[in-house]
Amino acid sequence: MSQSFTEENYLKAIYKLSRRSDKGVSTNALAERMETKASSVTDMLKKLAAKKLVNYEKYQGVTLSKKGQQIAVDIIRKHRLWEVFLLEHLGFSGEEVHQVAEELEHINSETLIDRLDKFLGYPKYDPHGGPIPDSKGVFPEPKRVKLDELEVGRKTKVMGITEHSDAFLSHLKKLGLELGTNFHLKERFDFDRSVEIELNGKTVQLSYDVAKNIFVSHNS
Amino acid sequence: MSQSFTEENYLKAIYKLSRRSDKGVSTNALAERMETKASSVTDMLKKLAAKKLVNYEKYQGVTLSKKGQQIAVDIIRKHRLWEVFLLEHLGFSGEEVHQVAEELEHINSETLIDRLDKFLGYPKYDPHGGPIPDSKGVFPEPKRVKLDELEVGRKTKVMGITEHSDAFLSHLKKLGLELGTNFHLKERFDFDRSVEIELNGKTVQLSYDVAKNIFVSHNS
DNA sequence: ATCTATTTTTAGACTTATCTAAATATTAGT
DNA sequence: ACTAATATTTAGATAAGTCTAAAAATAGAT
Repeated sequence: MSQSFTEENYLKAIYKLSRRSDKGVSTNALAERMETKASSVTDMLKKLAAKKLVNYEKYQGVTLSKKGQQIAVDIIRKHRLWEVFLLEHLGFSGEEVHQVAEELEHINSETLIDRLDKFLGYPKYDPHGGPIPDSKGVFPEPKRVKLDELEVGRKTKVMGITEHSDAFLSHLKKLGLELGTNFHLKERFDFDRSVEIELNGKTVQLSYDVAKNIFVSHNS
Repeated sequence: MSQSFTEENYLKAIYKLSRRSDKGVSTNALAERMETKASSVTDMLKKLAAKKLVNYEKYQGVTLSKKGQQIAVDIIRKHRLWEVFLLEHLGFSGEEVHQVAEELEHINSETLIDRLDKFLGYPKYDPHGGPIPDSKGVFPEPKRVKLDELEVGRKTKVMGITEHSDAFLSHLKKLGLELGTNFHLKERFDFDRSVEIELNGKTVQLSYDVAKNIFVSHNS
């Protein structure tokens, strides 16, 4: 069975919205995410339910079926692999990436995506730190952690960020932090959860708001 | 203005069918190419005409407008650039390439395609010898060479002739060779410099006197 | 427990791209 | 030039995805 782009986008949206609340996803939440009307969502949910891609009961919200989840995860795999390609090989940066990957993720060829995966060296994380599931839909063990959770004393490395505003990016740049930058976590101050790190011999302070948006490696 | 995938495919089909007959393209030819019905084609032609992408008059066939041609050429650019990527970087071969490129060609991002072009080293021809137009829609000058100098094994095309006698012209006609005819150079016989070519499934012998008077494409 | 506000669904309509079947125009053969 | 064959267009229907407006269900406040 095959899905339209629209159906795939609904499945992906349901997947993402399900992550942070193990209740079913509400029609309105989905409508907002999809930038459409609640009535349109209801129509689509009926269609997806008929295809057994979601579990849907009137007024009760929706969850993904096994099949629906597989499809959603596969789209995420494609999206993230394309992001790696765009960022690491085509020199994309910032916002453009996401927009283009949104289109590329719907290209429908197992061969293509497996070869792309190989070309990229079987990456386990995208440049924003998002884990990339393998061709069977299995996510890698996360051996990354947000900087606000790392133990004091560790030597570590920037693996990704979870905030992509220009303001944040330029702030990081000024601090000397970018993807792959190695540094040492010296101290954490409990009263505001800010941290002190050392990179390239310089000591730098990072607020909690900065630290919580930085993924760092947690090697063993 | 923006086009749907379907509209883009129609424009591309009209472009391709226009290449081989400078009359307008017939509804039926288009229907066959698009694997659809003539009535559907008529509907679409009206739509494209309303958008000023084609010149269409009832029963008179269709041609591309300037705008329509730009779009068609841009799709061909994208298609061929993706083919280069798939073949040279992802290790694709043969038929799969075309199918996947058919999907990729509709991805809609100037930035993406310009960066891909750069990544690939601004190729002028795809791996099948198809010329790749630049970002302004300009095709590269086709390099020409006399058939007696072409390397054995090449797929090529008649680009011109240097002898214009009736005798020569009618000889070519009988052999099935005319301007634009595609063929494959199978073998060259050293003792008389004659060549063996294959066109439309037929194997044909050409003497050196014939071969030296035919310009063929040499898409390096 | 009831009434109100919110959420969700239904009903009916629109658009895009398609189809079949019937009508009309063009072309070719004599 | 006329008819037969072919090509093309029209008319009316269908399916996907969307919308607005109205009805129905659920949740919240007292």
